[in-house]
Amino acid sequence: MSTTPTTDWLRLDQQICFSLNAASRAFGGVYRVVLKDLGLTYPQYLVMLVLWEHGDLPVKKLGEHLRLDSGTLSPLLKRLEAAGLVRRERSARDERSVEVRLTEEGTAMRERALQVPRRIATATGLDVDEIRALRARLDDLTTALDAAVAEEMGAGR
Amino acid sequence: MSTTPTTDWLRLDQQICFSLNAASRAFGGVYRVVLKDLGLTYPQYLVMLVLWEHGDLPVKKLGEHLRLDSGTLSPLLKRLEAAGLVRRERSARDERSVEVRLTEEGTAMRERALQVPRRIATATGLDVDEIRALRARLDDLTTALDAAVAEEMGAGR
DNA sequence: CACAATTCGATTGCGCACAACTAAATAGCT
DNA sequence: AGCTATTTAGTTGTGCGCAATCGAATTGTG
Repeated sequence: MSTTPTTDWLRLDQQICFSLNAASRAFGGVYRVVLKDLGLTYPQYLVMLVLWEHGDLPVKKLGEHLRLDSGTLSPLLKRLEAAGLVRRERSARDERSVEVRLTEEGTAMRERALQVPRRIATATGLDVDEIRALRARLDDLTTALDAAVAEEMGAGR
Repeated sequence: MSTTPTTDWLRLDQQICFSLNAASRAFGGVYRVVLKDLGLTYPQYLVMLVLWEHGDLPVKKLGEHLRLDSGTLSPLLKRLEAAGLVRRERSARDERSVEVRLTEEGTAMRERALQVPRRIATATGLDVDEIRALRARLDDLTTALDAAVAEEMGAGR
């Protein structure tokens, strides 16, 4: 099927990474439109989802749920605080920790956010089972990629 | 299967977008390790791939291949130029256009880049057919998402 | 108790992505 | 020719993602 294997490899490579990247950015575009009413960006929306589901959390726990570190979360949370959706309070029993708490306004926003998932799901053009299947594949891929990075780190190269 | 449909929707929604986002960032981590030897970031690597495949191109064409605009490409290309991999020259017959040309060094880098795709493919833990299938799903998803954004823009939600 | 190691968050710096705008050149129309 | 609209890069500003570093607090150990 190929007379120039090196070129084929380069092109195949591009297609995997590029497709994923493109899909991710296309999703970003949809969320940008859908979340405009709420005044949230997509990562901010993810933070709100976690808080709505799990209640108040320290920054560390929030980061574990979202796979994000403080370098990303600190400024993001300040913007959410400036928007009046969240308060940040140092924990009393561990002064290193900062508790992120929903304000009344932040809690109230959940009602308005309930319409978001349907609109996103519609935009994907996929049904529930297809979404589930795709999600499973992507999670497996993420696991494999993370493991590969961990190996490279440990084994040098 | 669910007694609280709204909550289920929120969680399903989170899982789709989040899984995609996580996979994209996990890919970034792998590329960061693999491209370290070449001194390229992942988007810079994509630009080099396009140039290796299509030869010299104006910024506009480059952006069409990569779905990126000048706001992203201009500084990126300046960094590639500073690294000596690329030259930017205003077109003689259309002064608005800037041709991006590979330098000898940039052309030579292709040889070293040939090892990258194999290492990435290995990291995914997928075989060629699985990669192809996943790519097709992601491309379909991107198409659907782009169409949805276009509709929202046109129909005003 | 004293000291070292760890944890947690914030900050800084760099690069990407995108929107909005500017400037320059070209194309098209009258 | 003259005027307008379009095309093409570039610039600015905002926000995310990540690495590296710092300071403060806590924990572990002798």
